[in-house]
Amino acid sequence: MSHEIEQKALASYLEDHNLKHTRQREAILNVFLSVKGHITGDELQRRVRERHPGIGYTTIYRTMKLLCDAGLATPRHFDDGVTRYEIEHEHHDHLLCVRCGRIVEFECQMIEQAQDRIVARYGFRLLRHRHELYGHCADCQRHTPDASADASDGS
Amino acid sequence: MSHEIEQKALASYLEDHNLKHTRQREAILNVFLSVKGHITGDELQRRVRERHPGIGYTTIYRTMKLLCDAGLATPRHFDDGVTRYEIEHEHHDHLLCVRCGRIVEFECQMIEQAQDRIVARYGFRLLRHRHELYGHCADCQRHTPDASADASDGS
DNA sequence: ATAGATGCAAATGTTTTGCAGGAAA
DNA sequence: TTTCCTGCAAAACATTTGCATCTAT
Repeated sequence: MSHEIEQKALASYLEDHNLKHTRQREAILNVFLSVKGHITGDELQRRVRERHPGIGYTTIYRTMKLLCDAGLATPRHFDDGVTRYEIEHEHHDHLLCVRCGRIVEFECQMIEQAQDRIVARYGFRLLRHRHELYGHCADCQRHTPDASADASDGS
Repeated sequence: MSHEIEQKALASYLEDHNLKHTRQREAILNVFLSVKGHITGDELQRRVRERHPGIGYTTIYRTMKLLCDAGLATPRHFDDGVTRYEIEHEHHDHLLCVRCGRIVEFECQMIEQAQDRIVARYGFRLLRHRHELYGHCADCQRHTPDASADASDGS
């Protein structure tokens, strides 16, 4: 488990910033690290509450902001307007199934290069980008191969 | 002005769907069509009110949904959580300046092809995508070449 | 002891909905 | 005159903030 590394990273971040090590922060970090994919503030608080009732949204959100600042988490904003947090790791983009919610990460050097050319063409300096592909995953195509209308989010 | 075309498209859409042609809808469509780029519901209502006081957010939002359904407008969700509407036209993606808010449209066949390959690799069926590049435009680099920290909130 | 953290309630900002009155067909 | 629209107020949501209280250090 490389979770220990992250635990330590948080500890030193807290120390460096004169922040306190609390029961709540530890609980939230543990749940967050145990999640492999992406998790919303809402679901995070539900899971944290299983073992630590009483921890409210406020603390969840404040702590996640802390983890993001510490470089341990990255916030992601997909098409549904809910912030999801993922463990910070190498740059990548996402492929999302609009039926089951599955999220797959991908990375493509060719696209990155194409982006650089586009940015250069318009004289921009690129800071970040977001690239999301929305569709139906293989499983969902199998289960209901004939899609009628996906209510999710137009376009 | 090809606006006439759009006026007619709306008229026949309304007719086909048993919807009524009202003063408000006309006013909103006119302002919307007069905007070249992307506009938020908020700004749209401010502009509509200049000539038609009394029109509220409710009608703006309801009408924009109508225009989207009619295929005349497309809703866009960028990084700041505010819906922007643009006149529906050929597929394209966006390059956004996080300092001044400028929005440039781009289109890249090579990226589209790369996307298709990625989607195929994971067995997905692609429905739509969003690809946004955030950075500083040439003008903003010139005015304040040394960027310190740009809050993610680039309205 | 004291800076910093917590949790509740209330506020935020954007978009939507319930409802009663108003206008197009 | 019936059906569809409108505007207001209030609700919905996800997230944030004010504030009094509590707790690591």
